[in-house]
Amino acid sequence: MPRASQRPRLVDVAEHAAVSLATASRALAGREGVSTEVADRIRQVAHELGYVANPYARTLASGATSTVGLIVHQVDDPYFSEIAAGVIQLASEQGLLVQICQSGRDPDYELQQLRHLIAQRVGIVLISGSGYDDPRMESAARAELAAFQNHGGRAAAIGRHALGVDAVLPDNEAGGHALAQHLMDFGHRRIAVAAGSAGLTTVADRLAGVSSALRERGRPTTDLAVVHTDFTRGGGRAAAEQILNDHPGTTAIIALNDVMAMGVLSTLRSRRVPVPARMSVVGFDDVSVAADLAPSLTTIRLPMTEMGRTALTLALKPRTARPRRRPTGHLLVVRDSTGPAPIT
Amino acid sequence: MPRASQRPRLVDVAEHAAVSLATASRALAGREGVSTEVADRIRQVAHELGYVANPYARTLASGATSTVGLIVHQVDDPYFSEIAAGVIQLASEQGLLVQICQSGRDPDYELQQLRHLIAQRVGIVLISGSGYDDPRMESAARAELAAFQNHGGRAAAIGRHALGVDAVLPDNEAGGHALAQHLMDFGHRRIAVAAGSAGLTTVADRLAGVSSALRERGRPTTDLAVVHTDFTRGGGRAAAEQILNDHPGTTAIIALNDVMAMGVLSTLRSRRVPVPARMSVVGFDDVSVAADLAPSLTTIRLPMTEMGRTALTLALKPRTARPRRRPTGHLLVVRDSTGPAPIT
DNA sequence: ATGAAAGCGCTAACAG
DNA sequence: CTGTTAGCGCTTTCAT
Repeated sequence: MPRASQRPRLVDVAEHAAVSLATASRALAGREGVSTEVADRIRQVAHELGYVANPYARTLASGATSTVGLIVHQVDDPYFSEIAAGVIQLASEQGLLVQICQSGRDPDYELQQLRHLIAQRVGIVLISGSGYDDPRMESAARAELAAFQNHGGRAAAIGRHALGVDAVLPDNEAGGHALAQHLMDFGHRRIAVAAGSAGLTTVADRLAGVSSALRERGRPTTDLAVVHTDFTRGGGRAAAEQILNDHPGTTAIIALNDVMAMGVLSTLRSRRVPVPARMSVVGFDDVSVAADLAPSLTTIRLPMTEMGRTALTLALKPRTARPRRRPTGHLLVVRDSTGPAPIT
Repeated sequence: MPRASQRPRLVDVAEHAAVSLATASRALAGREGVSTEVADRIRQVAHELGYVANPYARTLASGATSTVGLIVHQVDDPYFSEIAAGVIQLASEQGLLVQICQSGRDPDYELQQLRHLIAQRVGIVLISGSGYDDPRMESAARAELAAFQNHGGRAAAIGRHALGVDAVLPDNEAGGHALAQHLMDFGHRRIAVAAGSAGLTTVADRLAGVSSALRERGRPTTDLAVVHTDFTRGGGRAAAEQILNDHPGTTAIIALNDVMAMGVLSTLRSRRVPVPARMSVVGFDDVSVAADLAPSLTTIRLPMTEMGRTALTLALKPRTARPRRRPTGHLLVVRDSTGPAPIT
């Protein structure tokens, strides 16, 4: 096999500049202890030679990595692809490389990916996507991350609070609350929730917001039908079927994310239930296609791309005694999928 | 600073197994020259110790990398996120890590990303997204990739044929042809094309297919209005505006990708042009939301996820004398956005 | 079949 | 301010 690289090495730069390895290294790293003239000359030579440091050698020698590992559930889910876009943008601005992994929404596999990333000696780990109610599911990841950070690594989470690392936290509860209020303002009384898998913290939090809004207005819990299915388009379809069959009085469906809302709309369309005339529908996240669905989707906007950037920003800062938390804020975006409750 | 890793090293495994470094290395790499018993014992010990090789040391010593660099235009464009999903899936199955970069549809920046990736010593480079008509834009990338491969790297492209590397090639021309035929079968005569930036090979190829279909049926080129805007949703919106204003007789719009089609539908909706009663619309790619738009979109299905897998598969095989080409095939998916031409 | 030893290219003490 | 040198952890001849 041919040598993987015939590229100039630091020695080459040093020789051409007639200095030692150490000096060359210092100059290029921008560390002090080199006279400005010499440093400039070295940089000049390096540039002429097209020298780029070998990151493997550098990492091996210094122990410091410049790559960030990102774990998402599915890159082709728009929620995650927008987050990833933000992470990659900022990473690129900082000269960092991003290694991306998919957990496929499987906590065990996610743990495996996390271990793999750490074993690969990434310097930063970013983990996104809902956490799990069951503390056992999280504790292994938590331990892994703690050990990682104790060895000098940095980590941040997006959308999960139980990992013991810095976190960007979407306004799940407040968003759920706002959605329920919006629907009640339109006079809806029989509201159903197309919820993702029970056991996901994101689902629990958003649902809690919905419930509290109902409670505030003195609505009986029986007004709220909650159907748990997958946190995906298919799950949305299934939930809608079940709602139409089991809760025929329903006039509004809250899907706990936009992807589920797309499934809900799909079912309603094939069942010829007019939206919003006969049934209002809301989603959560405001993925970019939400505005292009028909009817366009009323939803809670989360700044996904920015969330990705924020997470990396947190991880780039030194660790603090107790993990930082950055709430995202949220915005109710009213579009065409919601309207007054039909008169019965 | 604490040592970046307190992880077991190969020496530790070797000591515990009472063998030399060399033997341990061979056994774990599955190379021959180690008796089965000894090899098994070593693997056993490694497992117990939770040993994972340090990829930096490994790469430095061997020159062979196990990471693949992937360049996409935008991860949050569904076309690319589906491709990325395929690449990441297969990479993960193969124990490879994926470093992902966004070029932002800028050829210069793309070149820069490519160089960065190569400088980072990735073993494989995958580059996706349309190429450029202007051969000067491509030649630099082409040279870079050639040098990379001559030094033992491997590369593959998705959707571009002029890079001198193995390529997965979508059926752009045939797809364009099929779309035009489909519309003509519905009796449409005045067809407009919402095309992406002139200068993109993907645009040129798809357009060529459309034109050839018209020519085959003896239609004058004047029946075809081509509007070049960005290859994005916004571009689709703009193109639709322009078509409605400048070519009022149009009864069908061919958007050269689904994202543009979404923009077109959006404009038609706000202009209250009924689809397909007054205007038929088709897209290209069949991104997963295409079926959820309203009306659901008639389009050409491309197997994006599989294309990602195929590209990596090609790159994992040894290089051949002349670059391989893998056409993708295509499928016309007829949905609700197309119908008979309105009677005038 | 196994071991000893020489690097891979770079950083980081330690000297001067 | 600059140079020398000892590794980082692994692979890979070359011996045995």
